[in-house]
Amino acid sequence: MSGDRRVRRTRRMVQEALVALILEKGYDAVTVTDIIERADVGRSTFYAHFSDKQDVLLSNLDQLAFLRPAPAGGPGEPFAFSLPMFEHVREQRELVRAVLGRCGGAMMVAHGEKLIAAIVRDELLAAGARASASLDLLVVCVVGAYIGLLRSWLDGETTASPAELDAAFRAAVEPGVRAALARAGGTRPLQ
Amino acid sequence: MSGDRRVRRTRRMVQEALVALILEKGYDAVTVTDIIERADVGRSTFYAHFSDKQDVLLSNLDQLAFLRPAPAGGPGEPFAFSLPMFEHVREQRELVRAVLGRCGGAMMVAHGEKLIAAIVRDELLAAGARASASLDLLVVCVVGAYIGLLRSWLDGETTASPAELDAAFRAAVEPGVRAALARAGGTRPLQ
DNA sequence: CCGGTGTCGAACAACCTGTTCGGTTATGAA
DNA sequence: TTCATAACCGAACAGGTTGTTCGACACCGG
Repeated sequence: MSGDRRVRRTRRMVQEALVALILEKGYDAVTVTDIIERADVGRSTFYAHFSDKQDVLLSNLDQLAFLRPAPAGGPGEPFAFSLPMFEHVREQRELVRAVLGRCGGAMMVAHGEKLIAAIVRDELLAAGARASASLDLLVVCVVGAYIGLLRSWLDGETTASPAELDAAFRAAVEPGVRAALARAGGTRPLQ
Repeated sequence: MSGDRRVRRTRRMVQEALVALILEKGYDAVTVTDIIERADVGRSTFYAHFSDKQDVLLSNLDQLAFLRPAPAGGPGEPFAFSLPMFEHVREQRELVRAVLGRCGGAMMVAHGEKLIAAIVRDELLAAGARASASLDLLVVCVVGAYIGLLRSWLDGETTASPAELDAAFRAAVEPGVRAALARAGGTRPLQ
């Protein structure tokens, strides 16, 4: 394992403390002082490892590697990322909720939106859509629906299973996407 | 006109100052000190009128009455609120952008989401949908798409016109909604 | 004109941030 | 085991923000 044991311990303590505090009070309300008290870490030690609160959250981003570059497999399933992502989120529920939930930082949410938007856009292009302004608007709608579902779930507004969420997402979005592809794409029909 | 002229003046100055500052620096970065300097208002005066930053924004909410209770007119147009709302937003662009844009406060966005969600839900029920968990998920998707479009537009990521945005929204969402209504509602077909 | 009300601005305590620095402790290598 | 080193502690600090108080002053409406 790389590095000093103390370093790993300190970083882990701080990261876990922040996640726990966000879930308790919301991102904005958490102070650095809160974090170092909860993590039982010296003030100077905190700043030796992280530049600020947000940096701690960013350092956790590796574990959020549920953004795997799409399981390939050609243009098979329409929104192949959907179900696996819901399931990964369920596994790391705490962390994701702290980062993407309505109590999380707006910056992190924007980051997540961009990631999902890139995936959706690539999928639509692979499915035969042509790059255009109207495609971008479609992508915004699809991502908005997905993120909305995700946050609603993380915030406990629904108790649906990943499979049900996936189904709701597809039911809401697929018909519109198919129509758009049929209209502009033509060649390669989705699915 | 109700009240002292000084009061109206002070309140207006503060509200305008906050909007301007949010557009410059983003909601989080604006401090009360910033506001009173920009508004040229005494510190104690500020706290005599508002309890804090967020209170100022909430006081502006009246002007955001573009949430008119749907122009009635029976189950005519599917998402009747869409185009008028985009147009109202264009008129009050500055204020709405400060409140709902990605630089605005998360709390305000959540508030706006709830308003739109209520409208969408009522419309779907009026169109014959049955209240259920899956309807709520559909509402979340529709609202997510709409808010996504709205914020993307407010943040200057697209230069589309209200009519184009409305068209994109309908194109993305209507097919899925029609399918859902046909499946569960049955009786009163949309449109 | 005058009483009431709004405003000013300074000062305040309390809190948070990010940095510094000397002393202490644990770690990994020899 | 020994030991140099790297990490940690914690107090203290300057700078900034918040929300409140208070006396002096200015303005408004009757």
